[in-house]
Amino acid sequence: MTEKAGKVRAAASEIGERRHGAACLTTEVAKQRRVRPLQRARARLRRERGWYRAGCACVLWGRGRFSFQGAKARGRADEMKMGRDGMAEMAKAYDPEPVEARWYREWMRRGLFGAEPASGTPYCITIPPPNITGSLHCGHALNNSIMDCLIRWHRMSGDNTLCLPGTDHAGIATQAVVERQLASEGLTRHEMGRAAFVERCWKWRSEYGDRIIMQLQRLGCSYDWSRTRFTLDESYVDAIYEAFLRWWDRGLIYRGARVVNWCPRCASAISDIEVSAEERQGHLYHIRYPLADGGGHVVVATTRPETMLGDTGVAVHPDDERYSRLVGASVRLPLTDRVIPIVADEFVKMDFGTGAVKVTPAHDLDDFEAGLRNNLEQIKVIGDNGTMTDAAGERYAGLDRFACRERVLEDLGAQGLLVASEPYTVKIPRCDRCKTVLEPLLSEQWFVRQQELAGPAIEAVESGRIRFHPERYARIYLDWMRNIRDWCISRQLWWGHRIPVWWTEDGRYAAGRNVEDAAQRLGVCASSLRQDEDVLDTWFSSALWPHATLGWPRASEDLGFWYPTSLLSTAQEIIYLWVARMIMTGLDFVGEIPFDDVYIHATVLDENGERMSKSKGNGVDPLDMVERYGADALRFSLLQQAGKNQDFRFNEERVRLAKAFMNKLWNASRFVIGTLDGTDDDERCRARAVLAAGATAVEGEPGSEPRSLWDRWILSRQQAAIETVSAGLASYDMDDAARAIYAFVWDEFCDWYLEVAKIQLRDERLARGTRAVLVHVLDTTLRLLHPMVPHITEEIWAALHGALGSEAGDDMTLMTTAYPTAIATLVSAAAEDDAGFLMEVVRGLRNLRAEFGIAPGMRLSAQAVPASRAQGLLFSDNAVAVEGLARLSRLTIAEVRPSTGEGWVSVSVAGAEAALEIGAALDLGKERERVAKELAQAETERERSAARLGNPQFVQKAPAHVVEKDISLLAEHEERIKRLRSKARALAGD
RNA sequence: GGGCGGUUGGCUCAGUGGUAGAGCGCCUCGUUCACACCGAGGAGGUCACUGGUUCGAAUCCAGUAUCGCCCACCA
Repeated sequence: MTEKAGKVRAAASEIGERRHGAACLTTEVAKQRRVRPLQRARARLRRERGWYRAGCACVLWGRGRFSFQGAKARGRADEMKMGRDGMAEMAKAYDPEPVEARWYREWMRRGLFGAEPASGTPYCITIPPPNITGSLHCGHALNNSIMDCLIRWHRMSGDNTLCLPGTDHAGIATQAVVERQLASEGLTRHEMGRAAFVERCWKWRSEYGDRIIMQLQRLGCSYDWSRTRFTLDESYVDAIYEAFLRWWDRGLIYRGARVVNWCPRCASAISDIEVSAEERQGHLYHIRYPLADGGGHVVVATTRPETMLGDTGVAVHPDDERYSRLVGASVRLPLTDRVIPIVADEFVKMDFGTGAVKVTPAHDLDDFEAGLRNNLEQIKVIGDNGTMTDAAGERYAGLDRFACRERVLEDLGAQGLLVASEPYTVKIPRCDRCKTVLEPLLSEQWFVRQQELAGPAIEAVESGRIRFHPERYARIYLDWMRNIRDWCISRQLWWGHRIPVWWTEDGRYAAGRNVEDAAQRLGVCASSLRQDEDVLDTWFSSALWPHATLGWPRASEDLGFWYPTSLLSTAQEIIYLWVARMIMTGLDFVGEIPFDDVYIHATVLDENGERMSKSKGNGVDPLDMVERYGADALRFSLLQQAGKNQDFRFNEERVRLAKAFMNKLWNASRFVIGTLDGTDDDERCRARAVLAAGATAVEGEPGSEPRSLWDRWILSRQQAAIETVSAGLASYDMDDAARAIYAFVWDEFCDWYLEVAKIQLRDERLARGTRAVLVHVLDTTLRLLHPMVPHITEEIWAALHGALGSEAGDDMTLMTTAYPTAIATLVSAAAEDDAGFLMEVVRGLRNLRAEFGIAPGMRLSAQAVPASRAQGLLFSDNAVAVEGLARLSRLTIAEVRPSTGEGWVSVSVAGAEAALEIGAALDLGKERERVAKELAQAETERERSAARLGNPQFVQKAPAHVVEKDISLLAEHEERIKRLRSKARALAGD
């Protein structure tokens, strides 16, 4: 026995129901043995203990024995087999694993993901390239479900569709993981040297770089893998150097000494937007700086006392009268031997702290700028590795910055210069990548001027050429763009694109395509040049993604055909880092926007509404979900939640439900396909013709069969579903689309039409027509669903073709057929109205049955509907009507006959009444109660309508249809109340 | 400090002016050939709060509370 089976047994034992199985027992037996409580207990355990989370299908069988069915074993046993006659033999329960693997291989084998830039309407997505360090996380799973859904939808809709995938070298991230790997071997990159380290990174890439690609394939993504790009590919590097040189030649790239965000662990500058601030409880220290002339002191406030060692001035506001006489004077900087000036500068806030600020130009951006304005010295007291430099003084040099803080506080305290320390909330900037506390640090970096590039990028969004979805993100983008600051593009890393600038020995430099080019520009010999040590920010390469992957700077056919691309779908956290920059580079280099639409998808949170992160360990591995529930179920559950929302909680339950939906679809299809068994060649041939012609075929079907009300109803409802789904996909409301198709399949097709079909199939006159409708509706449903859940739909579609003996089936795939469009002639308000009425009748009867506990064998007469509606609407004759009503309401009904009025148990339905003659079986007390309740409700509703209609304002101002509705409601209520009152009287008389 | 999003039945979420919805969970019932990963029925909500606009507000406006996200150089 496996460990899991043991768990099942142990848990079942705990709930005291060891002896009983559930699934194989009849309800009666189950009741006797109290199995229902077991089922509930099992469900509870499943929730509480997370059995299914462990990948365990927990099935308890009867006969006093337990057996465990692992997903794999079940899959093998149930895999679909094709019978000799080509009829599909579909397993009772859908098992995604073999199906998904088989179809993905098949699509690949047939080369269906590729595209050629030839003719047609172009549709293109270049996917956000995942990091080569990565493995699929929930954000990827969501985004790629969305993109693949849209890609497949456009492909089926006839667009010339390309989805171009790729991966990102991810400078800092990859370097960090490789360094970690080295550390575990007791090595550092410095010991290895640059060349060997880069070699090692390439090795990492070849081992792990494509892992995420395989994971995307597991998800079912239909991307053109033959065009897969990597940001360090040779041709991609060409694009990067081309971009760099063009900007260089226009003077947009410059070198400068600035205070930048420095990550001591990465030993590199990082850009402002790669900083994440974290609030912490800290202190605000008040420190006394004695005046140099000995006549008093100034008190400054700071949260970072260790930086005082690098102070080169104290600033006060020019209007601050408290200090005006001190401006121009000097203070003696404690713990050092320096005398520094007091200056006036408007950046000081008079009402904060003491109104006097210590100025540390080398370690604070504000202070840096204030320092420039006031000619203050820049003294770097914290080094690149986060320890104090020699400039900090002998007593502090070499100390870690945090240790130094403690020592400075001690020393100040000892000298009586620490005036106060109050609790204070401080913002601690951390490195997005490694979470190390950042150090603002003066250093020489390369920058790109942004002002000039931002203008057109702002215009493109303002003018609506690029549209954000949801729209609110356009403003966020614009606000940032309008206040854009120069972009620090250099990183002190080894893994990445080395900056194409070469230096002479005497400190001159120039950019070039290569060293010779640079040498020529500098007019020196190439051998004397040294290339800049820094690499480019990873986002520099990503910024070129849409056009560079399509072949830029070459004027490639791909670029000509698919650029501008159609859509960028990404996470909101990289609007600035990536989206904004792609827009700038696209406009600047290609002269055209990079994409028409930007869709910002929701952030996936954990079950408690918190962000998923590795450090918190609350991440959900999408591949686990794929293994347990299938890729289709995962995709569908994510799409159900992919609308215009900012975030949503990941809920495994929803994946399970999506899997149940897959199973429902599977079994409904199994039924439909089963009905084709025994049909003649002529009928199959016609059904095949319908499928081959696609969605438009039904109406033109030659010599079409008689259509029942229900046939017309389901066809009409399907058109509505098609409309909603298409509209949802078109407006990036995937949630609406998913909901609509879910409701159509489950609530309408399965719950009603299939049940009706069972009856119609027994009527010779309706059987053929019913089968045609079943096949058509199923086929259309599969097409409609395919973009969301490609594998299962493809599998069922193949089975459908197999059942129809389609010879063409071998070469055809669902993914290459046409997407359904709504057919106006199939829409029938009358059918929807009539069917809606009958559904209400049936629901009423079911309700009676449940309320009164009518036993299945009890013979009843039903007088259901007005003759006008019953005849030819419900079913073609009385015998079928009896069966239909009986079956749909799950009652044994002997006959259906016209109403005679009194003495019946009634179901009130809008505009009519259905009734059951139950006679002695009826508990009159219960019925009295029920009628009274219904009467009370009807009266309340009547009052509500009456009150509205009694209000002249309402009648005058509300739209006509609203008033009319109330008028007809009122009449209905009156009628109903009359009936109920007479019934109540009759019951009271008994 | 600024901006944005959320707050709807026990849970997860739909619902942008006309009598509150779904799924799960809960309660009752169900052995027939699509499906127990199922079917039928039921209970359960004064839509965070306050005010306003309107004949009518979950929905629009203003404010409050609360949770979350993004941005920001108050040491």
